[in-house]
Amino acid sequence: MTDSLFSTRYYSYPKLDEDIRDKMQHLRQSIAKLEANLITPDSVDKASKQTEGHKDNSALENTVLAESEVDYAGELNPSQLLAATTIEGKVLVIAGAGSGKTKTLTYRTSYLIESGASPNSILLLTFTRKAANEIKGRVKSLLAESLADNRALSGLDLNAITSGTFHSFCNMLLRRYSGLLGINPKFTILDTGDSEDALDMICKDQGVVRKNMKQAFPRKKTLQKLISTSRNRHILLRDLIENDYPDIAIHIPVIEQLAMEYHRYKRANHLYDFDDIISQVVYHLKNNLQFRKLIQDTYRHVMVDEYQDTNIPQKQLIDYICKPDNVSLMVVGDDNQSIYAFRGANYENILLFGDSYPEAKLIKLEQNYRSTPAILDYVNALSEQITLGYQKKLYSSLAVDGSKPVLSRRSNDKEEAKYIADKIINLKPEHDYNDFAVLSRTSFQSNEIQLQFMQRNIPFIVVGGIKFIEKRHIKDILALVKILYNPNDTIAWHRILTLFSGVGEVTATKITNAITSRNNSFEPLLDPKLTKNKEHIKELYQVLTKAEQQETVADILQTLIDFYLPMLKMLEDNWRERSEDFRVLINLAREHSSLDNFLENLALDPPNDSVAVMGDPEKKEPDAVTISTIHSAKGLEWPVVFVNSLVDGLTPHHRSLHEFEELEEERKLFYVACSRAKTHLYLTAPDYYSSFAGYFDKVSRFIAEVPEDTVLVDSHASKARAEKPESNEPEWW
DNA sequence: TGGTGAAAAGTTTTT
DNA sequence: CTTTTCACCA
Repeated sequence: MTDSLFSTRYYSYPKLDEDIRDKMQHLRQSIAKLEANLITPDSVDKASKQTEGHKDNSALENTVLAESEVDYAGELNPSQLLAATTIEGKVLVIAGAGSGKTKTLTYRTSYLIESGASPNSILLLTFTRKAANEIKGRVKSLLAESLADNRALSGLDLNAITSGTFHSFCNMLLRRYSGLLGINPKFTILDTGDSEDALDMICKDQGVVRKNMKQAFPRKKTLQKLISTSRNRHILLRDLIENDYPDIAIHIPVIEQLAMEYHRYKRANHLYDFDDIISQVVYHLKNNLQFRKLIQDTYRHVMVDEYQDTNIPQKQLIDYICKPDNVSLMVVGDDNQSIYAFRGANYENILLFGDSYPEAKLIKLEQNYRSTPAILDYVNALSEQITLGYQKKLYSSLAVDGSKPVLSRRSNDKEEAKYIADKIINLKPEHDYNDFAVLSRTSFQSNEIQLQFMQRNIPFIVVGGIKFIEKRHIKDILALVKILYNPNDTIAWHRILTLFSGVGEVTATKITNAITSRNNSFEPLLDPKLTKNKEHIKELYQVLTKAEQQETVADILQTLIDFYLPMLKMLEDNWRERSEDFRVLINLAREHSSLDNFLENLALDPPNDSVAVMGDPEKKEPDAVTISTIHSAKGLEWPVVFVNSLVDGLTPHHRSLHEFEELEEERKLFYVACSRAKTHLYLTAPDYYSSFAGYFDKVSRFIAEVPEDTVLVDSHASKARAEKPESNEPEWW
């Protein structure tokens, strides 16, 4: 039994073909090159003692600014201090899980400013607005005293630091420099769904006829994904399709044509999908010398967070800005935590940093402030199974080892859920509910957990699920707003017009064509020939005209909602429940002064309102167990972490079993999950799991790969099968 | 245009 | 097995 649990001989591993081998070889060389440029607190010390002959203080401590109110050397560990005070050239910082990455970026920003960098020359790029705001906020409070006391610094406006997501930064550039770039600043943003709709429309426009095709033509979702992946990973559509979708290879010319049309369509109508926002800036940086120069002159100190998750256009953006030698660049990331390749992230970026910047330095943050040594041992053991990467080993300065991760096999997913619920109830006396998290490979895997928690009155919040702005009624209202803001937004027009009964694809197209050719006047809505005399469409005209005259964003929204509500009543029987969301929308609108602002923020920083709360709804931050996917847990930590569904086929996911790189990403995903835990880590696996996708009954290979003595196997697990009924209440209650 | 039924697809999702 | 998407027809 134990023998089979910790042996990998029962698993089949994907073969490494020639291409991958070559690629890995190349990556290894690049890694080795940069490893040679590793700088450590010690190496810096020695070097400076030889050349300058400092006496007692370490060289690092001497770099600390004399006048500063901030105690850099006191508050950072030596490696962090080295990273914070290395402000010239190009640097890659490998920041292991829980190594104080955000803190380091904060202190480096502060150090830059105290060293004389102007706030508006600093550019900080992240993937979430939350991270961007946190760093900026922490810099502000860190420098508050210095700003007040130090004459050289007084009067500096720290708000001038550009700190944001890739998308918000590029969006800002496109609007601010629209004149220089020759584009319309009043563009609207297509989210993924909008972009699918656009492609669908273009298919029809182009006369793509799906019937009578020998080989099925890809659906709109697939098309969108193909085009997006092709752009984000810089793989020609042809190659992408031949490799990953060989079945549709005969349609390659048509798909290429569609991609071209889609691009033209967006440019003509001032529409930008998420990929455009970045790629178009890259395009302008490449082709518009004046723009490039301006940007390079503006941003002299660039920092990038989560570099392992950047895609190719994002890398290009960084490279264009940082090309001049006098622009400093620090990218921070952890190659062990690249888990977004499926979204177009290119994990090679971080491994090839030494290739892009041969002079670059490497700094490693390996001291972990999160987990106990016992958990770190496990996490390090997992790390060793990851094939490619920079050498690293996390260590803790904690004296007590703590408890080893516990692995428990239960008969099925329901028993897993019971086990987890039992453990939480047992541990509750020493913990708040906030201290617990349950992480799963897919959101679906938490269903049983939620049921168990409900039965036992364990409060929980679920992270993820349907997003607020993806709900139908919210998208409808936003489409109305988009029409007002950018009447060229044909996608929004279509969405609204086809809501009317009797209006379909054909009529909608006629109307939008008429509107576009009449210079975006709403008049065609009144044309009886086009509208077949539908009263509702006339009302739409009136409501749009009325909304245009409203003063505030909230008033505009209210006008549109009043118009839409009767339609919603016809469309959805839970309209009452749904209309609650409009209050949220109005409240959001109140925080924005203009439509630009409102639409932009909603698209690029969607409210995380998808959270389902169980427990006390009055409290702002309820004390509740977090239930989350592993992906959404990245960057977070909890004292007690449960990871469930650890059978091969679920974790790793069965669809990733056959490709080396995909399996590798799954392995990193498990690494991310386990490295969230501070003091207790519980791993659970069902004896078997079966679904349409197959029958899975082996424990995850990621567990089997690791030395047996790093985990504790909960032995009375499998005996306690689901036999005794826990009460005599009927199950259907 | 909109209803019907057959046929695919079916993870993860910071924007 | 369940949900979404598409083609067909009245």
